[in-house]
Amino acid sequence: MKAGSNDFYQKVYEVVAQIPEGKVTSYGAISRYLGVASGARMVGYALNNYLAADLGYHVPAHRVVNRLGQLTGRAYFGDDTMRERLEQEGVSFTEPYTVDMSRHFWDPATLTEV
DNA sequence: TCAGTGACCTGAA
DNA sequence: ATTCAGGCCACTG
Repeated sequence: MKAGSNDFYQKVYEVVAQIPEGKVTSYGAISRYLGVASGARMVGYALNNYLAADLGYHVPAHRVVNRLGQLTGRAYFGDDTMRERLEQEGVSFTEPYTVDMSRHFWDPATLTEV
């Protein structure tokens, strides 16, 4: 494990942990909020690492979807685990594995406004 | 060390 | 409007 990048990972976990229930955000939004506009892929990588590392505190990684609202990480969560969790929080889907972004999209920048 | 891969995004044809 | 290609940074083999 490398130092430095770990901080980025931690930041990602922090932001994701701040996502309200029934809301979702995109990798690009998080990466831009962290200052790394082109690091969208790294966000997903961080979450993947989280699932493998299991930090200890709860990180709603299932609330993080791509810009299209597709549950791209469902395969890593376990097929329907991600979808069921979102449904449990009151998130609606336009498609079996696509979240209604126009209704449940949440931008990390909201943290500063709050 | 070099090369390939990835839970993505943006721009151009 | 849709489809294709490129780029981005970090990690693994």
